Amino acid sequence: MIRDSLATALRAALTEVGIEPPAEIHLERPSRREHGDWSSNVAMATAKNNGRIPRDLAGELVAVLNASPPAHVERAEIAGPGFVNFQLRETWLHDVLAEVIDAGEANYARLDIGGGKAVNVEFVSANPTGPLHAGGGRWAAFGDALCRILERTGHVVHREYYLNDRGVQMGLFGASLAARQAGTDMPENGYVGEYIKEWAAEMPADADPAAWGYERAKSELRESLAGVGVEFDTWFSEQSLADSGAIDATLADLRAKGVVFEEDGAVWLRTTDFGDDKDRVIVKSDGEPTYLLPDIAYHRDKFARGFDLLIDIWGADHHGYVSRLKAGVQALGHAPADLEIILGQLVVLIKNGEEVRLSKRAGELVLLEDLVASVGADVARLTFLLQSLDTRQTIDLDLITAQSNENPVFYVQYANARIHSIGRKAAEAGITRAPLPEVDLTLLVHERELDLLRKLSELPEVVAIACADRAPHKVTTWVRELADRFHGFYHDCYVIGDVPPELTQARLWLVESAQIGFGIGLDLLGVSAPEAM
RNA sequence: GCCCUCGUAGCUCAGUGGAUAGAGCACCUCUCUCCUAAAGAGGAUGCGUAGGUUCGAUUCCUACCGAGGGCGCCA
Repeated sequence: MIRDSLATALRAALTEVGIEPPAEIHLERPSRREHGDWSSNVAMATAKNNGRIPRDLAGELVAVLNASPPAHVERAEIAGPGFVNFQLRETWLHDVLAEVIDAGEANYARLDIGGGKAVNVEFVSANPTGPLHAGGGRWAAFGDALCRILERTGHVVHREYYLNDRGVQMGLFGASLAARQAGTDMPENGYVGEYIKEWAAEMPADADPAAWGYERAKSELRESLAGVGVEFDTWFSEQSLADSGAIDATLADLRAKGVVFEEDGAVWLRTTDFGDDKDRVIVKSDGEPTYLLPDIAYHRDKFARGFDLLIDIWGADHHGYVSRLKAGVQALGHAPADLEIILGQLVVLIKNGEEVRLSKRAGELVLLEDLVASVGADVARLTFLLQSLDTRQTIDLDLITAQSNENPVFYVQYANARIHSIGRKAAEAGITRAPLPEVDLTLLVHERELDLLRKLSELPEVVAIACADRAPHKVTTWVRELADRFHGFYHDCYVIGDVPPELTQARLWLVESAQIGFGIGLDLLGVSAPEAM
């Protein structure tokens, strides 16, 4: 790869001018073309500690580099306060094209960051007491995209959904169904959503309301998640922890570790030993466990199933819970880094110009399946993946419906459709692609062609960063940029038609490489790549 | 009061410590006898405030201002 060869050349040059090369040679792509194709700040970064002046050092480096330029390098230049900029020949991009084609959709930008590490990703995990509301789509889209990114970067991923199927909420849910069916008074804090009426009407008279409702909710959840293309490997029942004795065993483990004490008739976990700001009750004075104990037992179970890393994706409303769960897991002897909790800001839904409250227990509910029904799975998913999980996402349901044809997903899909259109035209004209080695890629010198290749060359780095930052939206941004480059190319550079046959051949391969790029990018996001629109 | 996230263009948002901060939408112009005009080209405005670290800060740190969320022997 070009980046490695430039770094190697810079190391050698540094050594030659008497400076110990740093462990990391920083190379970046300047935002402005006149600053070269690649740029390094090594001169500025190392000058001070070596008693040199940045610009002078850069000058020395440039002289060394230009004396015997690395592959593809036209020349090195000094710029600004001491950047070393590399102007490359177009051949480096032709190499990128060949690399993309050789690796193909299966292997281009496939990285081995994870080294086969087994990762359990738990997400959504909405209570099985009703359908999934539209805001929950954010966790579904994010979680699944993150899983796809982890898979592409060498992790073995397990998708898991945790069902809180025991305790107060389930009882309340069952009682609400029963009351609605019998026409009696709702329990205090009962579930009053519209779906309760519908489900109560469906429920057989002899059914156990809680048990029936649980199954009903579970299949509802499964269906609406499948509707956005998300499927889980495991639906884990909290009740099963109680049934198997795992909760008691976890308590015994914690006792054995000496991190438990009793006070005021309750059992406490000394989470302050692990960075929490106060200790937490795990068994109430009435003998019932708090929410925390089964949760620790659940994570204990996940570790026991052999995962190297657990990732939980939670809404920011659970922020206060992070330190106590992490403490609980550490109390069992796991390293802090073995449990990663990703917090995301909640989605705000706007309907008729007003914020819709997202509560199953309150009246109005906007369902994920309704959102998907009105805009489609692709628009829904990409919309959720447009921005960082750290920012609050506002979705105006009237706007997203009315303007779904302005959604960026169509911009990207249209580019992909145009690729297929070119393929169809080529087939009609009886043009077939010659084998790559027989094609002269050096004919690709148009700025639009080169821009497209530059963007493609970024994909491996984008995937690596998206993985490291747990940030699928970086892939979204890249795919949109790729679409931008492709539309520009499509507009200015005809593939079929009034162009020399050799150029048609080179461009057909360029188009193929773009298709590989879209294929990878959209697959990572879980968005479909239609052949026609 | 304490903790977390955010504050970038009129709006919605990108922006791995780099050079002149970018997209989309909206607004105004152009461009289809030729691979899909769901496209392309051109046009204005911006890093909440004040300090600090750094050769260099939208990015890191501190304080303040503003928005959202969280601080139970609830789940």
